[in-house]
Amino acid sequence: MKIGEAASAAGVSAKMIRHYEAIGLIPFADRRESNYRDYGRDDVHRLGFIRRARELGFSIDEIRDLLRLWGDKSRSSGDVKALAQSHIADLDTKISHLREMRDTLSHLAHCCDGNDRPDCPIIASLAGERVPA
Amino acid sequence: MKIGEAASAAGVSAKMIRHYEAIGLIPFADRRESNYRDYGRDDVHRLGFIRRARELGFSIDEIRDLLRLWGDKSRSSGDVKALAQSHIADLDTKISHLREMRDTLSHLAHCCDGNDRPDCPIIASLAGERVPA
DNA sequence: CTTGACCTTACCATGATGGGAAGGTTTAGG
DNA sequence: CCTAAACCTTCCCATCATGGTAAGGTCAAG
Repeated sequence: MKIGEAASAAGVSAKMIRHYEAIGLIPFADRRESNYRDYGRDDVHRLGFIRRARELGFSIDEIRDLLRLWGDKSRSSGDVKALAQSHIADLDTKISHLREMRDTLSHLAHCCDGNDRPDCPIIASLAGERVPA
Repeated sequence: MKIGEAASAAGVSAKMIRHYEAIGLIPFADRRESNYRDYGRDDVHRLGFIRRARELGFSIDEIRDLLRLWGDKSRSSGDVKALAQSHIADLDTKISHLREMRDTLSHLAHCCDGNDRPDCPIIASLAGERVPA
């Protein structure tokens, strides 16, 4: 299977497959005589694993660990769970940061008349003026 | 005021002040004979505005618009509000993506025993197996 | 045999930020 | 007055995951 086929089959771009190879996330692909990379079902499976992990927001380094655990038949599910929970904590941190931004801004927007006059609590707040809660 | 003082006063790094100048977010600073940048209260005020906008997650391009509106005495608060609401929508999109990741992963982690045995619904799900809801 | 679709490598860009090097300036203390 | 520390300058590189493009090689269908 050439890289384009493997890419569609796994749901990642050919570009990213080459990148994953370059950074050692997947082994060097076999090459045909033409120097084209050649992939099999296992490769596609691995790429699908990577794609799904990315979709859950895992970083490349975390995926490196997950791939190692996937291939380790004597793994402890506790190790996997710990990795997942650490990532969940990261996600929670990000979510609460974003929610804090959203709530602050939402409040300001709510206080803003949004008409054609210049007075605006959003601008005032950014300018450092205290805006009543 | 030298760049370091302006930086502490405004709560941004000296590095970023130079960067904001380089990308045209703030005007070229006055220079002393020594070639050191020289800042005044207005500059610090502008930098504080930028910092607060960054803290609310606005992009540099959005801040460019906000700065223009700030300086435009004939602005319409409606324009500011529209910008803010568009950004709120971006934040909501990001939050819901993250929350979807978090919920999926949280469910999988919940189904994982987390002991020293290898069986693990997290790995199974990443490997493409269907995991019961 | 040509054409178009595919592959190869190599380089550059993103956005906001930080790190560091190499060198010039200012300031405070001895 | 001299020196050392603290500050400033510019320039280049790194992040993270991804995409774009260019120049060139290969393959399949008409």
